[in-house]
Amino acid sequence: MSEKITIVEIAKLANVSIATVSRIINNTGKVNSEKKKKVLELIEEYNYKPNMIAKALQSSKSSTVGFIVPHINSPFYAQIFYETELIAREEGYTLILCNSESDKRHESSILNTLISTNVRAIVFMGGRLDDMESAKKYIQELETISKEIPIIAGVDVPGLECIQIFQEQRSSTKKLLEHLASLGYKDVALLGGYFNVRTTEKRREEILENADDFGINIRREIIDSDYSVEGGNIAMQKMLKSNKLPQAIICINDLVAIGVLSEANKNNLKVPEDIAITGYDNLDISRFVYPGITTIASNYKAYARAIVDTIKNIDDMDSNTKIAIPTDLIIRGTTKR
Amino acid sequence: MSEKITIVEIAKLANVSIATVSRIINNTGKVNSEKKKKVLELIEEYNYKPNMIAKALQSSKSSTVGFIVPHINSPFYAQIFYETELIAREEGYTLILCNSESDKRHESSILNTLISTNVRAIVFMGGRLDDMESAKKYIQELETISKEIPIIAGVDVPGLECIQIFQEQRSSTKKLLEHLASLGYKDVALLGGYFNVRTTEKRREEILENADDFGINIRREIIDSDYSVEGGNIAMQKMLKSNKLPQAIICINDLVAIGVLSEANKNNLKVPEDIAITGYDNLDISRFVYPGITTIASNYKAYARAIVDTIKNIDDMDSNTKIAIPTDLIIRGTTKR
DNA sequence: TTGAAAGCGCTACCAT
DNA sequence: ATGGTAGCGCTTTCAA
Repeated sequence: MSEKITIVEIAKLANVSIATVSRIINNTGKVNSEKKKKVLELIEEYNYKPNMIAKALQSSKSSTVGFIVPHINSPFYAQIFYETELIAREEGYTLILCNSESDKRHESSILNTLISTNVRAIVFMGGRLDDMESAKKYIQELETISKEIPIIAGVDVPGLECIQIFQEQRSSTKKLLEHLASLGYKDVALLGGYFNVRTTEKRREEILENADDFGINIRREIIDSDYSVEGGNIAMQKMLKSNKLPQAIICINDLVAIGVLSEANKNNLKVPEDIAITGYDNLDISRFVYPGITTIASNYKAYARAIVDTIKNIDDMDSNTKIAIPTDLIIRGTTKR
Repeated sequence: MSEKITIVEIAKLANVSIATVSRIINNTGKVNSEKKKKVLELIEEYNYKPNMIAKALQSSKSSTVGFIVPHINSPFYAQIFYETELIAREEGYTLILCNSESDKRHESSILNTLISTNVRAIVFMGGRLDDMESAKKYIQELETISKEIPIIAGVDVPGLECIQIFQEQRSSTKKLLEHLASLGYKDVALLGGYFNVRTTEKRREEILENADDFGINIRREIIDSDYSVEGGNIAMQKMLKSNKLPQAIICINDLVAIGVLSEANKNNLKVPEDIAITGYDNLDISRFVYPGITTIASNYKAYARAIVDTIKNIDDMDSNTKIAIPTDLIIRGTTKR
């Protein structure tokens, strides 16, 4: 290990004070341009890099942000994180990524770690936040933490006082229903997702509230599942046992839709002729399976942008701020050839 | 923001010295059990958490590790990171995840940031490391950095002096060839991946070197592609234009295999009857598409374990250590009903 | 315009 | 067994 060079050495070599070097590095205060030039050269020559740890300690303000997702191997979260990291880094932030497993023990261990690490903010996606049965106690816990460290929630949780960034899907839902109706799909089933998951219930509500307007009948029985391809497989197997297949299935997300699609393939059902399928999220892969998945698309870049902008201005923001990111309907082969 | 409590306050409240509190927290040195009890109570009561930033500054040894992948929205990397993060956190490490985009500018900005953040080590997956055309200059750069911060490379790069953890695929490759041969697939094509990518070339070599032993003819023309489902779509379209389809296609990874599969579906080819398909990686999704993808499976948990163990012992490890993680052949519907 | 020096919260060495 | 304190690398008053 070669010795790391510090601001002290640079100052010494340049025959100036540490304070001056600091001013030059951070562009704060006037400095003689001769000295400035000299110092900058030295910094270049010795490849000096300010120690962010020391900086963070002294200013008690780090540029590190905690990012908590249920599991990063879920493509939806991977995509959000991907976009967020790129923008965040551009803005000088560094992201610590943690998998909560939607589990209380994991979560509190993560929270402790992040607090200890003095992160600038914590972005909190899904998991227990999304669980409607999470006790009030949980919300209080979060609010307590958010007194110390700003929390950005990726879910719309009524009653939680912290900044919330989530997706607006109502208008896309209407477009989807209109689209289905226009193709004559009037007998529609909902499939996938757990009960008591906020975002899931919200999607179901939005569909239920608007279906009538388009003359669509939503089947009362909802087959639930987890949010994976396998979940889609299994749920579809159940559905296939029912007396009469619906004309179309609105799946809780694209992974489930893919599971339903492959199960349909396996059973020699033609999509969309025998049955139409839709999803949510617009994952990368959804364009490339055959047929492509019709979906309510997340705007990942906009979402990421909103997160990073929020982090930048976090100290000046009202802790009740809610930001809704618009979505789009994308039509592909699972509904229309 | 409530004021953060520090070791000083705890010491004061307990009527002991800071040093004593420190000893209690870190279990270093003997302490009167009365005092210990008192301090522990105070810590509990005030919810005190040691400031890792200060700790890191003073010991110049943080428990934060940099993790660089080309893009985390690629399921392979997402899976590796996922497993690694879980184990790492258990061992007290915190992971900063960065997307290099396989791009030089991104990479050096990341490296600078990570160095500034005083990370304990840097785990480096894919990207330019995997590029055989990366100049020697690049390797030197990395070696320079690894003098300051230990680097763990996720690729076998001959000539690079740093710890390397990668997959051993030769034996699985033989099993795959044996499997294909046993089903009578003797006319086999290779599809997907770029030239000059180390891991890709290695896979191809391993296949080429062993095919004869099983009486398999590997077609000379390799259709290359990127590593995505879309890449598989496009490559398969090209292949469909050739005079005669092979009996089986070995794809460079599962995503490409899925792309090939969906393109086959689109063209009413039956898999595996009309054409067999295999991949690498064993992604989650590969089990659940229909038919399931026969694949050379990564052992993600073992890989993650190796990474974390390496981080733990990094100071005592020979910088030339190479660790090969075994793989397995998993047979599914794309080769055999 | 510049520099000296006081911390930021913690660990570890040296005394006692 | 315990406490005092130097110092990790940096920013930021306060004086000059």
